[in-house]
Amino acid sequence: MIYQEGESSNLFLTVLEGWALRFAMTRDGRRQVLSFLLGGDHVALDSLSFDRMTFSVQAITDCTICAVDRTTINRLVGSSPSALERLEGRHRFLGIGSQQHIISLGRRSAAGRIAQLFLEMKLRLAARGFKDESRLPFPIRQRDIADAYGLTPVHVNRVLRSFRAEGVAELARGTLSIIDGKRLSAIAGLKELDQDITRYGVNLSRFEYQQ
Amino acid sequence: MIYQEGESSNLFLTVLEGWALRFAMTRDGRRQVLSFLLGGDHVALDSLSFDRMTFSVQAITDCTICAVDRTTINRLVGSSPSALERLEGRHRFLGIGSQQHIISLGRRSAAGRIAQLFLEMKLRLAARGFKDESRLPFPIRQRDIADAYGLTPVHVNRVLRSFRAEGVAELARGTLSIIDGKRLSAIAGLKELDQDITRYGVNLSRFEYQQ
DNA sequence: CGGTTGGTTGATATTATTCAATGGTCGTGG
DNA sequence: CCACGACCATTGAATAATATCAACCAACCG
Repeated sequence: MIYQEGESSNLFLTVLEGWALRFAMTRDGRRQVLSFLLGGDHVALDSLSFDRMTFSVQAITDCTICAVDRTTINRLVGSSPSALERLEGRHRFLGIGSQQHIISLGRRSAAGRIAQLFLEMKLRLAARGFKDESRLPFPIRQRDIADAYGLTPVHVNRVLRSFRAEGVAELARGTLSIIDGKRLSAIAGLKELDQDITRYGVNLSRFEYQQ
Repeated sequence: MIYQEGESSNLFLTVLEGWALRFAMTRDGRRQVLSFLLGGDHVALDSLSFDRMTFSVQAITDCTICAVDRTTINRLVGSSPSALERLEGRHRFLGIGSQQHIISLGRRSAAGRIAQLFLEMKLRLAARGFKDESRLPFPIRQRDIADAYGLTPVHVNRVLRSFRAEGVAELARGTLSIIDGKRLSAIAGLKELDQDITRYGVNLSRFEYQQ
């Protein structure tokens, strides 16, 4: 557990290596995964101005986390207009991510949501150097996918089985193979524009990571 | 139609009066409502740094909109640290709004989603001076609710009918009556913390509006 | 080994959708 | 003033999507 909802902290966190997820709990104890975090992703921009978040963060695999005091970052942002510009860009990127998540939850079928997740991850992983679509690292459990997309682990399993049976994609023992990207894209029902924007956001993220 | 997805614009828009909604279209022509906008709400912070948004904005009732050139706002933010602070606060507020929306879509039943919408609107309207819970202005159509919460207009209608039959809330001819707020809250299944945060965000919004 | 965690499967129940039709309200033009 | 069309809201019956419950399996780890 990297951060607990409501906990006070002055640290600005960034995942350097490994996989993590951001989530919230409902009163009745169910979990809603808000986003998945990969190497280079900031845990939360909120922490630049606030010391308590409204969500928790948990590691999926072993992680190395970079923690910087938030005043240090704020000094940088306050003094450099280009840093402010980049910060705004980052906010926008996160906003687009939530927007895609809302569209998935609101208007896509279970299969469409999982297809969209695979395609998003393909892009994010490609930006991190994993180009081979038939062997992508994917340590996210079926339970996590279910909690991210408002489904049951059982139903996620059935969709994955159907992907396997139809020769669309295969997820097993922590590695994802995208077999028929075109079909996957059709199942997700993405507009071209969305694809571009996602890629743009990913590249932006990568850019800041390298600095 | 106030703004169309992809359109180029240098204006920073704020709703002064009336109701509007932010939405995206899927490739197959369905609509996902991303949020509802009331008087005092900014249409998008994105427009401070980018001239093309990834969503459209449409009026629900007649609206009066405040449009400011974005360079004007940016000069203000760049020159005043407190303005930057407020901008961050606003970003956070929007983020919490999306987060609640994701939780609704992912983990609440149809009745829970609509109950949550009613409670959220109760707070936002109270911050704007509408204190009488039995007579809240509510021009949002059943179709809009359906598109916001991933439901069918038909199903929204059935949930509303059940609310009416159970004496929980009544929505008719553009006015909402909250009859049993406690029951409504139980149906929504809100954590106390979430209530506080929503209220905080609303007050923040109101604060900036008055300036 | 044995325990734990995550994945798989089948039968059944619930929730929400789809399709199709009816009714109500409001503005508008004849 | 009436008739018409447009746009919502409402309702019923049939169907599809997803959840629930209850097992069982397989891999991994100490």
